[in-house]
Amino acid sequence: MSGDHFHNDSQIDSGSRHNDSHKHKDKYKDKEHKHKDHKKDKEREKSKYSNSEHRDSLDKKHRDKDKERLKLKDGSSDKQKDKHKEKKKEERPFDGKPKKEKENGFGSPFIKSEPENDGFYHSPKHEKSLKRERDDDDAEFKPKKIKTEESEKKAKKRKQEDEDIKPKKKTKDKKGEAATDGKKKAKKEPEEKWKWWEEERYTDGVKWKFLEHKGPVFAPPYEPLPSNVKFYYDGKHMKLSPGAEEVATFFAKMLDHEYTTKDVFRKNFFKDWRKEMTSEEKSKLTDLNKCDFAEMSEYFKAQSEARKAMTKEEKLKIKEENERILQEYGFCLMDNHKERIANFRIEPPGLFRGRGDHPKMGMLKRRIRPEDIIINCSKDSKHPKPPPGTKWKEVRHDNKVTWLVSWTENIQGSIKYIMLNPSSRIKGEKDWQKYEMARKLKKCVDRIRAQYREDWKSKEMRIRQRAVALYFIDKLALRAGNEKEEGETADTVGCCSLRVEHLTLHQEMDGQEYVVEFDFLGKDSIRYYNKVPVEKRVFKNLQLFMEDKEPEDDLFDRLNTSILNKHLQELMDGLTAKVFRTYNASITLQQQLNELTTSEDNVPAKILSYNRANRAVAILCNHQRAPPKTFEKSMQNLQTKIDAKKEQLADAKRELKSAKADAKVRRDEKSKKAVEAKKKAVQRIEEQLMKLEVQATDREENKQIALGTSKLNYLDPRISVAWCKKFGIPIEKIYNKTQREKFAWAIDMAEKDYEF
DNA sequence: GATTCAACTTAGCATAAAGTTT
DNA sequence: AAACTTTATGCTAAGTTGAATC
Repeated sequence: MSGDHFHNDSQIDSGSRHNDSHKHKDKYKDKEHKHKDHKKDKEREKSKYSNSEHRDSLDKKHRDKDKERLKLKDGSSDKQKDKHKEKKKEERPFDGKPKKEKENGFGSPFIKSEPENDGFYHSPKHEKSLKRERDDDDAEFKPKKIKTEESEKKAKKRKQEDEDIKPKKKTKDKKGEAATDGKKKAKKEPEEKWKWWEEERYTDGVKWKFLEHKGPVFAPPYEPLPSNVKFYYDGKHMKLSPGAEEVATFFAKMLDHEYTTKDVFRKNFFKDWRKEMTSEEKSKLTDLNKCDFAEMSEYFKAQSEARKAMTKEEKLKIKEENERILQEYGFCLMDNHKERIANFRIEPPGLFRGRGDHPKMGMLKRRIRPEDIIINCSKDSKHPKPPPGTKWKEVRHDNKVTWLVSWTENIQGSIKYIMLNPSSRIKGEKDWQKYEMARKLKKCVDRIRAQYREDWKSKEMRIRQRAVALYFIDKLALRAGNEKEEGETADTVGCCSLRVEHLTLHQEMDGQEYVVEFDFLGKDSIRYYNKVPVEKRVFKNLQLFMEDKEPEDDLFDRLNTSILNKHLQELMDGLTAKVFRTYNASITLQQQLNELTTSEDNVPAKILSYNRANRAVAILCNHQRAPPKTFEKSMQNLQTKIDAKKEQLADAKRELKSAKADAKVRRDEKSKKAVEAKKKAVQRIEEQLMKLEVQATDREENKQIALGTSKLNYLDPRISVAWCKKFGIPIEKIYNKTQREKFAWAIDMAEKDYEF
């Protein structure tokens, strides 16, 4: 039961626990309700294993499964093995230190494709921005030139293009040509992929020299309901004003969601809805419970049905229109390269739904207008124009930031941005740099660990707290844990904001000494539950920190993220709390891959090993997901398939047997051949069966673990690339198309011997 | 030092698209 | 080709971090 771990608390009279100095004094009252109705949590908690238990059981499972595993030899991957060419390429290290800029390096390759004749990319001046200075003082940072024939050719080409840059027109025409043949299809693939990772990076905070884009795509305007779709108040039909009607439709669309039944949601919604009402409506509509949105709700359901039932042609038309918008607004020109924008559409209005128990759920998320929008672009670019009759809030030219468009959102008052896709240079460089920072930590993590162990003994409380917190961050991959403003967000914590109530100390538990039981809601209100044996000294320190405190007091009362990060900065240049997560995730993947991969395995078995390694990381980082709604059924289906395959195998074996017997009697060529054929069939079926079984195992183990987040954000992609190369696994089995785009740099540069 | 702000990364879920089965 | 399942993508909330301001 989800509320279980709070039940002690809820029995205590909240009124008696007030303490003036407590930030959290009022939390108590609703504690027992916390997450009671959070379906996903319920599901998650149903599986009773703790993190640590899970880790163990995962290990064990692997061992067991390995024993059972069919011993089929690697027979399906040869093709791939032969494929990869032995490029010799050195990596260019990246320690995150900006280098001095020097005048006159060689410029970026002038490669881009251009949507023809829209006048978009015809900026007059950007050529001058071409030259990304390189620095020559630090040999380490030079893009190493690659000596294979292929790359040599490319380098030459690049140089040539460089020279071509001066006469603007020439280059441009080239581009136009390149794009022309791709007019109909979306497969404008003629241009070479730009290898930004072979170029110099900017220094001193400049993010770009030229930026041109078309601005955002606004949400479509509200379309009033047809008059036959009615709204009723207290049983009586009532025609709403357009403003009030729009907000009402937001609610109607969510009617099937459980949260429309929550008090907070309804209260917030109704309050904001009333703001949009005419004064007449305001005086009439005083009770949300008397509002009947059923017809609206039905109408929207019918609409979505109708959308599904559209003819192919209609669907195609929509698809084409979307493609057109993408081509027009989905790209920008940054420093002579056409780059994909991540989120060029402005968030449409609607009702805010935060994660977990969010105090602002149900509030109205305003429609964003051009007047709210700040545009960021080059002075000398063609500025995006606001829709007719409107103005931008501001147009600025700040090349120290990466965003193209921003606006302030009305729920929390935070700023939202339009930025580039992960495949872009600007995101990729940063990502690469992140992993280089984690590798740097690898080099000195022993020293840092020795240091914080030493600090556990410090006579200063703040130092001890800092050291224990750091230990948690390192060992358990906890997040830093900034403090949050109460009442503004859901009550979630990270390391520095842990409260006494989130830990239970067990002198002894299940035969282990000094066990700490963690139970708290982390980012996105995902529950972190883990029982961890810790060192005696840590345990004693925790007892000390918890002494004389109320459950709702901070565990680390002399610590916050700022103090912690300042300390980390002193230990290693560029070190922050989140680097530990990246480091521990990546190193775990590498270790697990080494441990779990067996060269003799076939491709599916190796991929299972990869997924298990990935899973170990996801568990470490507590990346959970709600079990898919159709999980049980899908497991069943798979089992049915497996059973059928087993049948088929038995049949095939029988046939083989009789063919053998037959061949023994007849002793002719024909029957011998028949035996061979049957053997092959058996083999094929065995392999298929094995593949299915592996799939089933993988799926089962993955029931409530999300692999995507770690794969995308924590695992140095070069580890995966190297692993693929080493074991002849096609990269497509590990990374899908988008992921390959994001990690193009790693795929290009990592060799099979790459070590994190 | 605390607080606020800005910029950017990380996160899970809903839904669209793609793939598979009937 | 419809129905169903699985995977990929889009969306946007929720974190972290460092700088600016109080």
